[in-house]
Amino acid sequence: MEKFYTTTAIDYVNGAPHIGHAYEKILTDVIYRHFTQRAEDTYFLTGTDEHGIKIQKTAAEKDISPKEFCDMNAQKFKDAWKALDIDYSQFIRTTDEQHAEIVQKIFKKLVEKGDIYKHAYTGLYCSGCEAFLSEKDLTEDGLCPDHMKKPEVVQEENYFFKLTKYKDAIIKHIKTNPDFIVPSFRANEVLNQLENIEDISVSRVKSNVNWGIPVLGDEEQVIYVWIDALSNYITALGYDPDGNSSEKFKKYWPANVQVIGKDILKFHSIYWIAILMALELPLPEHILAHGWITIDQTKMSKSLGNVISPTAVLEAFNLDIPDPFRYYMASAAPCGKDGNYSDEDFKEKVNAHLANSMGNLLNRTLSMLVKYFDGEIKPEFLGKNELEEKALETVKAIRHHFDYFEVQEAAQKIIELVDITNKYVTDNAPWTLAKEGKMDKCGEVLTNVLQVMTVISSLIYPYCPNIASRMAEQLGYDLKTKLDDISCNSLRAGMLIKKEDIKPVFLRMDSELADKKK
RNA sequence: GGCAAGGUAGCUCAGUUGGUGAGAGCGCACGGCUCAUACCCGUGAGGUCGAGAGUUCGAAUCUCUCCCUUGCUACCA
Repeated sequence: MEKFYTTTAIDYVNGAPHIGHAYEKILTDVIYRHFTQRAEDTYFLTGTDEHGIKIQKTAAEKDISPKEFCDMNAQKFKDAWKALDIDYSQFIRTTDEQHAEIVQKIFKKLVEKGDIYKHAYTGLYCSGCEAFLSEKDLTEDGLCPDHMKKPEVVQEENYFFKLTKYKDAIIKHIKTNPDFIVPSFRANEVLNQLENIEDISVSRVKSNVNWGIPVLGDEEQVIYVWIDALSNYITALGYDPDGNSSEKFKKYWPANVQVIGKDILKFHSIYWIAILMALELPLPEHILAHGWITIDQTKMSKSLGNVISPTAVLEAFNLDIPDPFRYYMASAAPCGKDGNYSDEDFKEKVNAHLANSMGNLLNRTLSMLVKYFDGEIKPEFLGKNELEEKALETVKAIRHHFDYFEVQEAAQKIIELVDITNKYVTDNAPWTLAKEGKMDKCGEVLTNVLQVMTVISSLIYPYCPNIASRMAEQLGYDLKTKLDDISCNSLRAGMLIKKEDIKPVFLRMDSELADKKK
């Protein structure tokens, strides 16, 4: 694999980031980091969507400029991703100058091509939705169901994108590429939605919405979210509709996988694809639609007041690294389905997997190496490793899972390997071997385990980069090892570690600590 | 209303095309070990496999009906 390009949805900066935003970024980051172990060149794009009426209004209420408001909130997202060690390559904001320029060019090109046309119509406009509603969308009283207020009758002339022109091509693409939409059961939903599509409005009259990118050559109109936000995936790379795209764009586009929430699948698998077709650009390889994270089995919503900020979890548990939260989030849900967050489950899983099983395994083995051999791996300890087959099998299985973005399933495989290795230690009881004076055998068993620990550190890295790095450090292992080069003989004979350098890679979250948060 | 996915041990879920006594992880209980982060290893719990009926020598796995959950979509109003 030569290159890997992945994107997340860009978040609307009308509010602060919450655990749902975090879930998507973590999921994408885990996928991204896994593929850095496979691809030569990788690129990870995330960012924020900053235009539109809602932001215009909220900023006005706060009596600051929309840009100031966006700057403030975009920073909150950046801070959150930093706290979670989201290793993005670029953070695009739709208010970036370069983005705006390219969006204008894209719009212009589509107008010239005839795929965008001007059309006057009368409709029911809800300012809350920032959209025209059809009568069938309204409640019995003629109100907008989301905002419970009466939409205004508005006559407006807007630009429309010829979505219907690409309908058949999109259907064909989805049908001939069964793994285009992941998980596949969502493809049916999209095909269903495609049956009823109409051309979409891609501009707004400036008098209604002025916080947006102006249409070139038409002072009255501002570009609406579809072209503005969706095209971030290519403007970020330096796409140029006039044919002078950057080297970066040529190298990375099309995306290997675009990660989004299931709520915006329609926009990405229909609108976005149609725009790409109109621009005659190649399509992304996969669209991964993830599910929701519920809180204690309840849908997260502002009105319920159960919105959890991602960093709140780190603070509540007094965590110095985001790894456990990342691990938990990434393994919370099967590919594409909903997952649940609860404090109790979080603590339980993280303690069991990361501390008790994995962390302790490294700790107990290194301790014995020091106790019995002063931390030295002797040449006679190296040889055939009984655990090798299982370890390499696990690497293979994980690679396969990531091919299908089965992040949870891959994590399970790692823990399986950890469990098998723990059992191997118990079965061989190196402490007994030492007492019986079977030192070579004892050293061999410990070395076998440590070799597997290097493999495990590589495998856990996408989920827990900090823990992995602590493991690698104590093992003298190079975490940059590519997946293809992973083996069970990374460790050589010689001094490995001193007693004082053995440290738990992740401390158990005990009950006293959990109580502290109150 | 239509389409789709589900309802399996306390919790989260696996269970290929129907067939040895229904599984895993976590939690729990008991036992073992003592190298380790009070860890790890082993054993166990007896869950009418949503309800009912049917097909079959035999169904969690097929058919029908019903109940409930979730998603997409429509219509009436």
